[in-house]
Formats: sequence, C-alpha cells, structure tokens
Amino acid sequence: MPELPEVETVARGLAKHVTGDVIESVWIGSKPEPLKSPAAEIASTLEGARIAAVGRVGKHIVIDLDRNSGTNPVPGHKRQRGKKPPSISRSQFIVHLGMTGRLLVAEPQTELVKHTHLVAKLASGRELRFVDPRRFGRLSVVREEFQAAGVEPLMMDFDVFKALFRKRNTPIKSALLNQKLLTGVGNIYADESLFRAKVRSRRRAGTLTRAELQRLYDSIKEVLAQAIEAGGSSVSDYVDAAGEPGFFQLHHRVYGREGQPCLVCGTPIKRIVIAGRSAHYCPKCQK
DNA sequence: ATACCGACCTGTCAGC
DNA sequence: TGCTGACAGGTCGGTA
Repeated sequence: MPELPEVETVARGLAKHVTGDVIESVWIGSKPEPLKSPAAEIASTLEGARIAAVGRVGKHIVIDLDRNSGTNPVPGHKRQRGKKPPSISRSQFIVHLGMTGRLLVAEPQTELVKHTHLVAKLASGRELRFVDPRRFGRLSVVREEFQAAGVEPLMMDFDVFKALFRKRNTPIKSALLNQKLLTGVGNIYADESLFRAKVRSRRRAGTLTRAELQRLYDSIKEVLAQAIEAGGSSVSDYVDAAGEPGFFQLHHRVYGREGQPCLVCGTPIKRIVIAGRSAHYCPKCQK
C-alpha cells in the first residue's frame, strides 16, 4: 500500500498524537513474525521508553525513543564529581508498512481488529497498534541512526537524480521503483510521475534525454508534494494514524484508469506489466 | 554486476 | 452459492 506520501501522512499524524508519550507495555502477537528484530528485543526496547519524535525515511516510519538509564551509564564516560553520569539512551523503532500495514493510535476500548500484531499501551491511556493482514510489513529496533539506501526524492537536487540513471539498461519504471536508487517512490507515484513527464515506463533509463530527466525530476517532486497535501492515496485500504483515508486517488491520471480516456488527449489508458508490476500509461502522450 | 521472476501473505472481486 | 483465478500500495533471494 503505502508509498512516501502515505508514510509521511501516517508519521505526521503519529507525531501529533504520541510525541512525548511513554510506552508502558507492549504486546506482540504470535503469528509468524512480521519482525526483523526478535520480539523480545522489540518489547524490551519499547517498554519504558519515551517517544521523542516520529519521522519518515523513505517508506519507513522512524520513531525516536529515549529512556532514562541512570543505573546503566553509557560506557566510556567517566563519572565526574558533582555531575550526573550520562543517563539517556536512545534507540529507534522502525516500521515498514509493506502493502497493507497500518499504524494507528486508538482508544483502548476500540475493538482489536483481526491481524493486529502489536499493541503498545501508552501512559496517556491511548494505544499504538500495528495491523497488517498480508504481513509484508516489518518491525525492527535499531541503536544507531536509521538510514535508507537510496536518495530522498524531496531532498535531492537534479544532478544527483540525473546520475542515478546513467548507463542503466533497465526500464525507467523499474529504476524509479528501485529503493536503492530513490527511496519512497512506489507503483502509483512512479506511474503518475512518468505520465506528467510524458515519458513511457518501458523506456530504458539510460536513454532519457536531459529534458526528459528534468521533467521527470520536476514531476516526481510535484506529485509527491501534492499527494502529501491530500493525505496520500487510498486505493483500497490505506488509512492514516487516525484511521482516516487520503484523497490523492481523485487526482490520479493513469494509475488504476486502464481503458478510461486520457485526461489530456482522450486516448484510452493502457496497462502493461513491467517486472511483475502493472504499469499504466497514455500511449499518445507518453513517448 | 545487473535484471527478471517467483515467493512471501491475505483479501477481494469478476466470471462461471 | 460456491469455486477459481487474477490482482493488490512492497521487498527479498535465487537464477540467468
């Protein structure tokens, strides 16, 4: 489900509702784990921690945690007379929503839905819940600052973007989906960006002209920004941290519009399969 | 090194 | 009313 705009929307919603709250206890389901870290390590890292901030890196939600660990001073620091030892330890809880993952803030009396895999009880009385029917989502905890492999589309400048595709023989659509190049663009926004840039998804990445790359660069930033503004795209079941859908699907020009007329020229939109993913485009507008 | 393809899961919907 | 097959916002590992 969620690509950069949806993840950003969830992260902003969580930031608003849980920043500063303290995790009192954690329940993790026994299903074959949607976990990258062992359940016990996730639980022990979360329990007792304070949520310092919530952000996004690529398609990952990053929850910054601190905890007082006065009894357990940071190694390597000498205790000085009259000063307390360093006593805050930091870690991060990383959530990838996969296709159908949801991270929700709920009141405790709200019924637990099927496929709930984690519930964190907060000091405020609310609960942070992770729900994921297909279990493609992933949960982990890290001690160091989490980093994504690829470039953040909203931060990159044109020269960095352009260099990603040089001499690449793969279809431009596949290159946009490759998270080691760009991090955060998924199937919807790849198709929508390519349409706005008037570039066909099957074009070999390395063959795009400078002008085409410039249009694609502009389109990606524009589409992502507009989608964030609209709260993301709700195609089947995406909802934000408060359970509310997004509205950018109303602005899709090609994604999910197979057979319908192109909004620019009226030609029916085509759907093809590239590397196992569907790709939607206008055969007349996109070259 | 690079690029495709199936596998991983569950749910939904169209067609018979 | 089933049943079957196609498809779904993502990523990984194996293979060519």
